Amino acid sequence: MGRRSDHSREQLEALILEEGHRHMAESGFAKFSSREVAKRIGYSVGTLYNVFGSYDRLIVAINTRTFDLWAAFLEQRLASRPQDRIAALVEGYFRFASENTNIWMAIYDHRLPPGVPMPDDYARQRAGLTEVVVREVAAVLPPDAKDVAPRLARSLVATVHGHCTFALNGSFALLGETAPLEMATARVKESLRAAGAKL
Amino acid sequence: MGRRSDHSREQLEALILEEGHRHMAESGFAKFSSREVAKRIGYSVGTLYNVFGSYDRLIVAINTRTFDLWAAFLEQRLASRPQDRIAALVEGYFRFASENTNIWMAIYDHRLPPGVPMPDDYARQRAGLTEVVVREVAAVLPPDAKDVAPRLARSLVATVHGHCTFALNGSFALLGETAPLEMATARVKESLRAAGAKL
DNA sequence: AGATCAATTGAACGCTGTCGAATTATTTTA
DNA sequence: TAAAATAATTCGACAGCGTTCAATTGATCT
Repeated sequence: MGRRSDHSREQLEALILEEGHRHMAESGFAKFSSREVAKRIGYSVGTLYNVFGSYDRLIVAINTRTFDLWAAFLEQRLASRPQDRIAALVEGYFRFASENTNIWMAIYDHRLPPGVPMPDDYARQRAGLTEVVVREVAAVLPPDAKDVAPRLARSLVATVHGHCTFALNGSFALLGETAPLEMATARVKESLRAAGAKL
Repeated sequence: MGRRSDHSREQLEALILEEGHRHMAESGFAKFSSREVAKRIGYSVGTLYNVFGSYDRLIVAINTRTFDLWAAFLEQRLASRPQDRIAALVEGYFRFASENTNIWMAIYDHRLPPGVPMPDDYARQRAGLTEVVVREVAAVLPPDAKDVAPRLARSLVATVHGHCTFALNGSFALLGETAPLEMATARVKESLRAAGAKL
């Protein structure tokens, strides 16, 4: 069993987060358990509560970590100089989701109790993902339309998100759709062209 | 406690479904409990298992019922002769979701274990919702493009779904977006115009 | 009326999140 | 250095969950 001097509070927090993230990746949101995380790191459940305060806050921390990985994943794919950066973004969204189904779905499986707001640090961290998209959308819009980039980007993320969700949860398969990625990319490009982008 | 002669098997199934649906509407997926449903109808948990076989199948039944209500809701709104039927569909999607948040979200909160397919009756029933959209999309496309209606309709449902999800789970609010419905409608109309529809 | 049969229950199992009292280890004080 | 104060950690309890199955109950048939 873990003893006080084994880890500092920061180490403990990092340890829980890392093992929690791993457990979420392996088991998914429905089977995730804080007791199991505690068991794996050799501490008792109570210690997780000391560090994170509640189950909800632990999940929020784990899911925010996923946002970080996701944004880094997109940036890395963009850095490899794809010929079509917009298509690369849509593909990156899909690929991250399908290669990390459990942790990706956990983001949307979890809901804070009504009235409890997302802690500010976490909110800011999560916004990083959208900022990448805003930047790329702005880059492709004509100069006189750049001010619509933030709203349009958010909307296009929602568009891709809907397609990705249906692809991964089986809705598309049930309806006979076999090429969700192509569909999502087509919708995004239509909207960008409608806003004046040349693609 | 319920006794054998109180209800036939069909009545029992209907009773569980009705009370289960009500409980889901009141409590949401995370707090839903088959034991609670049993308590409310005055039977023991075992009886629910006799009738539905498993927790998963009960949830699938409840969620399929929601699809029925949802499709009926859309048809009813279309029947009131809106001047813009496409906008009415998008609005109907949003309105049903926000007026029935818990049962709507439960559809996407629940996942069958990997490898377990959706029973065929349920799959067919659920497809009814998409058929409404396919019909309306086809009606607005030019004759030579009608064959793309099924795929385009599925894709547009995904688009609207993404916007609706972000609206209800707070993602849009976090990013400063205040008019998700308008955004969704704009995206749908852009795609329909790109396919040759006159709107 | 007695035997058969199926529906229903009730208790058990192992799991969960949550909480607070008891315990342990560290730090401070005398 | 020994004792007291403080903080971290554990432990046990609680109420709830899904699931299973032997025992019981009510209805049906002979």
